[in-house]
Amino acid sequence: MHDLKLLRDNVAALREGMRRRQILDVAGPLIDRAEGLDRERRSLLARIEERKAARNAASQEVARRKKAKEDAEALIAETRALGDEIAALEREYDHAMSELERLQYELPNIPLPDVPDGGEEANTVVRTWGEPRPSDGVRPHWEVGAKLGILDLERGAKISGSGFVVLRGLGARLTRALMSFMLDLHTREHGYEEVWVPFLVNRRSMTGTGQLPKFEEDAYAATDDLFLIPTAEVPVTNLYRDEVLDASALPKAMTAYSPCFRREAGAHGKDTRGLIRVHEFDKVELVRYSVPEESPAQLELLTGHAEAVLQRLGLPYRVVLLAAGDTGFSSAKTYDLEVWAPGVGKWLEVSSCSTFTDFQARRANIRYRPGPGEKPRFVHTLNGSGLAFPRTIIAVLEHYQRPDGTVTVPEALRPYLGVDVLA
RNA sequence: GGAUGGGUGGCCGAGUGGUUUAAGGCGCACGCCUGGAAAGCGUGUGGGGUGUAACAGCCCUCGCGGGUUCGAAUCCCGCCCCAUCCGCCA
Repeated sequence: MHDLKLLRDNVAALREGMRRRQILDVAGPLIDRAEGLDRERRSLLARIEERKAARNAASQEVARRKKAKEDAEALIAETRALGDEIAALEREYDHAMSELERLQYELPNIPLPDVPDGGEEANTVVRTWGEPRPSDGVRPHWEVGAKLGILDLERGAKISGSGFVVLRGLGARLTRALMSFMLDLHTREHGYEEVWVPFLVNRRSMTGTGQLPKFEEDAYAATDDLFLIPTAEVPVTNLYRDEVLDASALPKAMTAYSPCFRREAGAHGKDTRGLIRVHEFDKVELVRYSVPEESPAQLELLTGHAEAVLQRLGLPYRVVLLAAGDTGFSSAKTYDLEVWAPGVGKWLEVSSCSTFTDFQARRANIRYRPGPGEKPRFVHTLNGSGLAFPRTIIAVLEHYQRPDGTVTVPEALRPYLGVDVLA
């Protein structure tokens, strides 16, 4: 969500941001409409407030006259008329404001200057780590997983449907190991506070981080107006919603495990095999709050924390800076971490590290006070996976695969898993 | 799920229709005083919007949303949250 003042002070920047996202054809008319509505709204507001001031003065005069036992009937009638006028104007105002708010929630964040122009094809690999293993002779994870008896896709589909998986034996234990390993790394070495949050959240939270209102069809809705979280970003970022933090609390760093539920509406037929794209998966998430001045550096830091997980696991990956047209709705800049999966022969996104500048903070009303006596400002929010489990498991099963179909357990996971080999 | 009691400014707390369109206190900031400090005294001290070159001014804000009224923290309706008790339950 953008500050309405942007419409008055720098609408060109907003327009340019939408052009860079390649949606100016759709967003341009929305911006024009919003500009008009904002003007209309402010002019109505001026008239309303003028009349309210008059009514307040008149009411006081009524009080004075009553106290003095003077006649106030004529004045009361006048004030009543003023009240009717105010009510009529307020109806107009509410009408304009609600449409303006709807438009506000429709417009995505403005990409940072160092985000490349263009669509997906303009995404830029900024660095690569490790040696991608050649695909020759490497079986895809679903074959290895089935053979090892740790992955049961058929029964996942039976009990829940396509896109739901059952892990068993060492596969189930691998999930538990990944959770502990990642949380330990981030809390002990990267300074994050571990939090455990609800996996059902209300509408306000989903709106705060930007999933709603625009992407409601992507979420699983429960009864009582609750939603299954698509990522721990939602509950964790919303932790300090409607609060003002002390400057000394920043930067704030929190990490949480959670399952993630995604309908993947519109993604059917893409990457349907195995663990690549599923409706429910597990993940450890990293969330940071920062002062605006430091958020670019904080994004680099957070991305490094996510990368550290892959490095500890010895999994080759690359860091991709997303182009403006491929950057998510709420994000101003995103690095995708893509792990190499030789079995399926693809780079798979295991983490998406983003800075949202004040876009989410404004929606969720998360502020901080720069100093004593100073006005609160919006924080900048950032987050990234650290990491998503299924694709990490894919990479482990494929990268560490042996000719006989067994899998070497990465050094870092052995203390958590208790075995050296998946066999 | 049922019952009862609550939700007021950073905190405590007064306030059942109009000099309370938020008293008083604490805390905090600044000033006076002091060799320095404490105490004391004085002044100031929420958030949002609109507006301005910047001030000022004005509007909104007493959990949230409606309603009654010339006027609502105060009256009415609905909802949310908290506490306690009962029931149920992992």
